[in-house]
Order: sequence, then structure tokens, then C-alpha cells
Amino acid sequence: MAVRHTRQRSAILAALAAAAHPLTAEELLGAAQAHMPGLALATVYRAIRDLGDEGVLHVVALPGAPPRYERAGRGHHHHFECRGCGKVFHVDGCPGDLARLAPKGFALEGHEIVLYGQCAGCAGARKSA
Amino acid sequence: MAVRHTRQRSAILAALAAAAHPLTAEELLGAAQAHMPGLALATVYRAIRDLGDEGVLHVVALPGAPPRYERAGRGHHHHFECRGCGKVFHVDGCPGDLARLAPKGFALEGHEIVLYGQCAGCAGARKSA
DNA sequence: CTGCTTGCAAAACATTTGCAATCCC
DNA sequence: GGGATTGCAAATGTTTTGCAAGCAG
Repeated sequence: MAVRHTRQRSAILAALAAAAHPLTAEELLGAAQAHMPGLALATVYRAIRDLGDEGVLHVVALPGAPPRYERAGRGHHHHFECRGCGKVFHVDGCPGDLARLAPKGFALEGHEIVLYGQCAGCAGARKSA
Repeated sequence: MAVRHTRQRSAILAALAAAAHPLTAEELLGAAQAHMPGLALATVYRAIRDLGDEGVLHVVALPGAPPRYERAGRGHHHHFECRGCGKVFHVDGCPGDLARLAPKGFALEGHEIVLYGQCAGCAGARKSA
């Protein structure tokens, strides 16, 4: 099950690396097709699964939105979902000290934080409206 | 669009209120059918949507798991997903001070935190293994 | 070469919706 | 009684899978 290095996977990884925001499966397909025309959606899903198992890919699931995927290894960060435009942004920084939140006897191994609100663009548009 | 009070919705709300953990759509169907046999899955989804709009219901989406639903209004809390048994637990408390994490110009309106690790039961089982 | 990976299309799954009958107020 | 709500079943949309052919190692 050693992951083989194929043109398709390179294209998918390149698309992920180039994306500023986490991508949905279909966005990822579109982006990767620029490098690898004829790429099938099924291949994207298979790559997502394999790369996810490898830990190269990270899944971001938000309520009411399809799962998004991003390249792992860019350091610890979280996400901000704009309720105005629906885009998801990177958020650097982390409150830390989450271990105290876990119930007694629970072993904390990781965490995910999602912020909701208006992005700079939507907040501005709202003011002027 | 005033929500009407029907037997089905009572059953669904009752099932939600009785549940210790957030429920998936199907778990919710099963639980509510105990109070209301013949309840259709479509009705559950419609109730989820309507009650969600009303703010009575809260959606919890986790990567790799179907969305779960819980009753809102139990105070601010977060969730802990056990990687061992897959269950989702309530977590009281909140690090607060998340506004500083939002990028400049972004308006923070809410947040969601998910902790991952081993619950008390699974952590114990692991030690003895 | 050998076997994992791909593309295509069909299958599997979860969620949504149309419509006539029903129930709530 | 009027109109929202329900149940059923079919439609929708997304993710997965089977299979023959292609490419990596």
C-alpha cells in the first residue's frame, strides 16, 4: 500500500499546495485538471483517501458545507468561515491550554477550532449597505 | 412559517432532549420512532432544518462522520470526539478570548471547538492492553 | 514484467423534494 | 376551514466501487 508517485497525485498535491483556501472535492478536481486534463473525480476521491491516511492531507468539515481538504504540514492553524461569502480562511494562532477543557480521565490528542463571522470583505460590504 | 406544534416534532424534540450525546439523523429517527411510530426519515430532516432555523437545534459536523444534532440552549459548550469508540461527548468550558485569533478586519460572531483524543473508557482500555 | 492506479460508468448512500391526505389551530 | 405538515416514493447530489487498460518501479 506504499503510495505510488503518479502524475495524477502530483497534480492533486500541486493544486492543494497552490490553493489559499481549503478546497472541496470538486474544486480540487477542477484545480488539478488544469495540470492533468482528463482527471477523473473518482481519482480525486481515492487520492483524498490515500493522502489522508498518509497524513499529507487534512480534512476540514463544517456544518452545512461539504468537506474541504487542505495540505497538512503548514503548521498549526485553524479556520474562519465567513457567513457572508461562505469562504474558509486560514487562521494562525491558537488559544492553547485546551487540555484543561477535556473531562477528567480523557486524553487530549488534538483539536480543531472553527470561527464564524464576516470576513473583511463581507464586513465592509455590510457596513456600506 | 411559524412552526406548528405537532406530535412528530414533539417526539423529535423529546428524543433530542433525552439524548446524552448529539445524534445523527438516523439515530434521531430511531429514537423519535419510539415515541412516534411510523415517523418518516424525511420528516426528521425537515424538522432538523426547521428547528435549526429556529435556533432550537444545533448542528455538529465532524470530519469523517455524518452530521450530528443536539438540542441548543444548554449553555455554551464544545465537543470531544473519542478516536477509540467514536462517541462524541459534551465539554463544558471554553478558552474564551478567541477574538484575537480572527484576522484583522474580520468580525467574529461565533466559534466551534472540537477536541480529539481518548475518552476515559478507551484510555483505560488502552493502558491495560 | 507485476501490481498498483486510473477512467469510466454504474452502484451505494444520504438528503431533499413533489404531491395528495392529514392534522393543528 | 385553511394552510402548514406528514408519509411515501421518486429525484438529487455526492462519494464509492467494479473492471479492463495503463503506468510506475
